[in-house]
Amino acid sequence: MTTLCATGKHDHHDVYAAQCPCREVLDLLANKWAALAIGALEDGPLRFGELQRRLQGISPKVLTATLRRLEENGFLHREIYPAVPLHVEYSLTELGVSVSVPLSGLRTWVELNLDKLTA
Amino acid sequence: MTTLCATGKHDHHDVYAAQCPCREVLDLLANKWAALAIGALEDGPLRFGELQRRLQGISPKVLTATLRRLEENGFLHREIYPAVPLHVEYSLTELGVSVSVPLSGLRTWVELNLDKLTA
DNA sequence: CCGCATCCGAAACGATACTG
DNA sequence: CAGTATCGTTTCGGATGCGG
Repeated sequence: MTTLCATGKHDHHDVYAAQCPCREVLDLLANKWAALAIGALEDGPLRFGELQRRLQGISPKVLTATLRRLEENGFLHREIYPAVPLHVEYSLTELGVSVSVPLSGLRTWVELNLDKLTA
Repeated sequence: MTTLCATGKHDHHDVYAAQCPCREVLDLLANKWAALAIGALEDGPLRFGELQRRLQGISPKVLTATLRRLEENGFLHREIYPAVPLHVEYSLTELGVSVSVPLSGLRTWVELNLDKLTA
């Protein structure tokens, strides 16, 4: 098994390899707030405040950090409209739309199977 | 929209509701180590040490905590064989097999799309 | 060989108040 | 409106040592 993909020389990546960049990406996406944020943007662009209302319980600080990391990794786009009052819109990139599929699968699994859990 | 499912009176759950038990479950599953552990058990039961070798970089403490939470929530089963030396096997429950599907989707997405990431 | 206990530092989280 | 700054709390994670 060629699981060494740290140098980027292999085109076969492995999330189980500690040095693989996959890990960072998995860590970014396999995260409560990231999964919810991407899902919230599936139906179209949203503003900061709208996102905060949908992701009930998130603080502005954590929401900012979540959105920044997703933007830095190319999953969403941040568009600023310099009007008064200020207007900022977040939307999924092509990559974000792509990853929203498996994330949506996880979210819906939870909603559909919650009743089967004992705890 | 009836998003109040804290009392368990509704059969329609919503991961976006802060008070919904969904949140805890999503938090448990949308997690790097949980996703990797469940994936590692897809092909059959594994012992603690085998899991630790596959989930490269995980410490025994964190692995123990991960496995325990997954067990408490009914995603995997812990079988103890009181032999010498001690033998403990972890395996997916029916629920674990069920959730391994969307989790597998996320893992493979990362491996297949890593090359498209800028950072 | 399995896995729990403890300690400790680092990071994440959450609430609140405040600025461009 | 869209964040940032600050602070206190909580959790995460690695290292180590012990017990079954």
